[in-house]
Amino acid sequence: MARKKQYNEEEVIKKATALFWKNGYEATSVRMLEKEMGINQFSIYASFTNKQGVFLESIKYYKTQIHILKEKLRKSNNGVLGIQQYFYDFLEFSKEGSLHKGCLVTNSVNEIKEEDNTLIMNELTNFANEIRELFVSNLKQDDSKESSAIEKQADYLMNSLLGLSIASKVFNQEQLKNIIEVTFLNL
Amino acid sequence: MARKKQYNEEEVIKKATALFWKNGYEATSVRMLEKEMGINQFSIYASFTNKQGVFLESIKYYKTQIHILKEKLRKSNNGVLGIQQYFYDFLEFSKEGSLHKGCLVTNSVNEIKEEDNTLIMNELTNFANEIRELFVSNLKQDDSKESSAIEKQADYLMNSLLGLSIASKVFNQEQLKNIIEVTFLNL
DNA sequence: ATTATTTCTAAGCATTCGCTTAGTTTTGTT
DNA sequence: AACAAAACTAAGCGAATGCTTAGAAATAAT
Repeated sequence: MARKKQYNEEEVIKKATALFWKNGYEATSVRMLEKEMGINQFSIYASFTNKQGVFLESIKYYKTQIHILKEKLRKSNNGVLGIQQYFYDFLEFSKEGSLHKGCLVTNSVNEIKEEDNTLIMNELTNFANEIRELFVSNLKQDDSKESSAIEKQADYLMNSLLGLSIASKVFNQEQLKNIIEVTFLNL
Repeated sequence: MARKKQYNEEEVIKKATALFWKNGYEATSVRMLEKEMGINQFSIYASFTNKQGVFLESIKYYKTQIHILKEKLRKSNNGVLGIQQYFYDFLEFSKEGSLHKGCLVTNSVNEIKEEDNTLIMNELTNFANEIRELFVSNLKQDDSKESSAIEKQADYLMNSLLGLSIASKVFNQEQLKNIIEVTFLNL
């Protein structure tokens, strides 16, 4: 009854995600999105309402990508070691050539101010909590750990992971490896 | 021979710093600076050349503020404990009411892309290295540590500190305390 | 083939961006 | 008092921002 879309929404979001990941939210203009996604501004607004809509879909897509790493962690049954592997997997995941882009979500937390974008901020805190819960359940695999210690260690690990998101942009591969090594020494 | 400036440059930079710290570089417009600094755009450009100039002066001012914390660390003679105190001091320093603003420098590293602002990026990496060196010299106060371990631990501590800069925006006071506690358990 | 519906292109909207400039006011020197 | 130099005010510059709209092109049902 009508014309067909000449683009696949998931495909263009995939391209938008790469752009947001590399440049951040504010620094990515709708004109840049238009160019990278290969579709007109009209189509962008028709499919995703506005720039924030594109970003939220990008976060969704980013989540599906990191879901693979999370599933690997969930299925791992070797406690702390599984978490350590997740750290390495994340570094590999966030690398594009020799460039580390950090974590799209962490980058965004740093950029977006809660008061002026509660919607996005909620998406982001949920994302972080999901990973934290995976850490908790893996830490519980060690029966000798008390539950109060587990909560502390989960926060500690999240802090290290947040740090890595920035550190990966500044430190070299050897240093990053050392950081992860030392991080897991006392768990 | 000419009219006097009706403002003190350090005072207006102090106000600019607060604005950059709260909003980030890009999200702080010259109009906002004008309002917060209490001087006209003409005066801003006359005194600091451009927006980047205001930011670089803000970084300078920020450094003088954090210099106090650094001097305390430098004078401390209790190795790892002194570094741990620096972590707490930083958290207190970055707090405004109940709001954590993170580290101005860390926030900026996350926002500014190296390729399009090498000048700022150099300022930032220097800043980070200075703190790292303080960590190294404090770690050396423990004679039992090997120098290779010290370098690794310095990177590890910088990673935790970078993490705290973000984590402080998301986690509560109790969690932050726990994070620092666990971070220093195995040093 | 006609028609209705959706997607496309491309121009343009108001607003904000960093920055400049014309012109006035203040100041110290002569 | 006359002048020169710097600092002020306020308007405005071109470019970029997010977003909208008018109209042409394509598609499916009738």
